[in-house]
Amino acid sequence: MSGVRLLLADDEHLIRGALAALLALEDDLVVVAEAATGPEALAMARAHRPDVAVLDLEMPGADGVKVATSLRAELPECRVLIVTSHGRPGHLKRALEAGVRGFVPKTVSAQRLAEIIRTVHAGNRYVDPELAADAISAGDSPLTPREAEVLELAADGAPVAEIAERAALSQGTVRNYLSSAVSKLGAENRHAAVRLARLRGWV
Amino acid sequence: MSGVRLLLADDEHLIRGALAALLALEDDLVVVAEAATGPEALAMARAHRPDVAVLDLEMPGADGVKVATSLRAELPECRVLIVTSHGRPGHLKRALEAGVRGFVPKTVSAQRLAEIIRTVHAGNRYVDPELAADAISAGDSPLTPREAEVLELAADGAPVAEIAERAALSQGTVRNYLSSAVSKLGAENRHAAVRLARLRGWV
DNA sequence: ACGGGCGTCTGACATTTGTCATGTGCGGTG
DNA sequence: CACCGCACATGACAAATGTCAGACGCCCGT
Repeated sequence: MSGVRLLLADDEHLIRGALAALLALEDDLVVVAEAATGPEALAMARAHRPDVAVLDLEMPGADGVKVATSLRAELPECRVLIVTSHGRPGHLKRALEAGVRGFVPKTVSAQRLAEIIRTVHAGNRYVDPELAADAISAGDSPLTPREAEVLELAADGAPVAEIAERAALSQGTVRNYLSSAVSKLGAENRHAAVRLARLRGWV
Repeated sequence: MSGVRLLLADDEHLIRGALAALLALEDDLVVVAEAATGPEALAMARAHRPDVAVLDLEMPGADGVKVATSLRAELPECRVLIVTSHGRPGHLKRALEAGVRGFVPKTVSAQRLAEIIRTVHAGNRYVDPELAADAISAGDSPLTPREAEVLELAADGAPVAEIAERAALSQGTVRNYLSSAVSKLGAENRHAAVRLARLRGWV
């Protein structure tokens, strides 16, 4: 056999290149494509049909989870492994729901990553234990869909009037959602709530 | 001669390791130390006295610029090169003020980085042209020291009362600074102002 | 040395937000 | 069917925030 065929997607050349070089050292792994953005990753995957896609979570265009979702639909054979710098609990959950087979922080070593790639390729799942623990202890988002939506619109500091308009809701309703989101998150005000929700990957 | 002695500091094992491997391929470069945090980088530098320190801008403990400042004082011989994912204009300015000799985004290739390391080692400076252009077009911060200070305290969504206490100012004064910062930045409110200032590296 | 500009600071007032009580309708579950 | 939780909405009051006019001191240039 000719080895596991890999797609590497990360917006940072330096890292992608370095990673490609390191993984190429393992003689059962071969990098067949690289991409710097979400859409590019998708295009590359279609063109090269890799066995495993190693995706950065934060990329311009479409984040790793979105790419994974599309990939799941188009190339069900292709296993997806997500690599990330900032391990937000909510992201892990979303990723698993999108059919991602592996989720690891960038703090692992290259050897370890190679092993994990093999694990994932063999059809098993791998989730970093620490991230998993965080995700479990953080639990699910307590926010209702609407609360999350409104909170997201509030993320850039927009006034209530604007949020109301963009969400097609009355201002009173917006304040209500904001208020309940704030109390559910135990925040001081909506801006702190946005920060918290971001931190936990709930928005 | 035995090559340029390097210190590599980045909190992401994967990247640091990969980078070390790639740079080691260049036969005039040798990685003599690695670190995952700011303080660790400092300790490593003291112990190994590298010729060039390649520092990630965002690290736990102390950021690249702080480390560079300390390094400047303790090991003036050691050139500092900063590598970053998110190129905020203000950071570049702060870095140069701290005596940093090079500033590049992680989007460069490893070959390019190796060249830049040589450039810096030879005593020259190197700043990524795009980041430099951004920095120039963004210009200096229009904020007075107090405005910046107060804005920073407002960053996590704290109420005015708390900011006032932490800054030892009256609430009215705090509102004033916030207000003038907001208008200088052309923002809708202080939270949007915080976002903008962050974006431009002014806080 | 003097006046102007700027950074600093304050309290009062207008506006925006947050909170609360309350009500309607809808959809799923026991 | 009855119930419960959620989405959606209103109005009123309390609290936080934004805005304004003004005061003081410092430094810089004339």
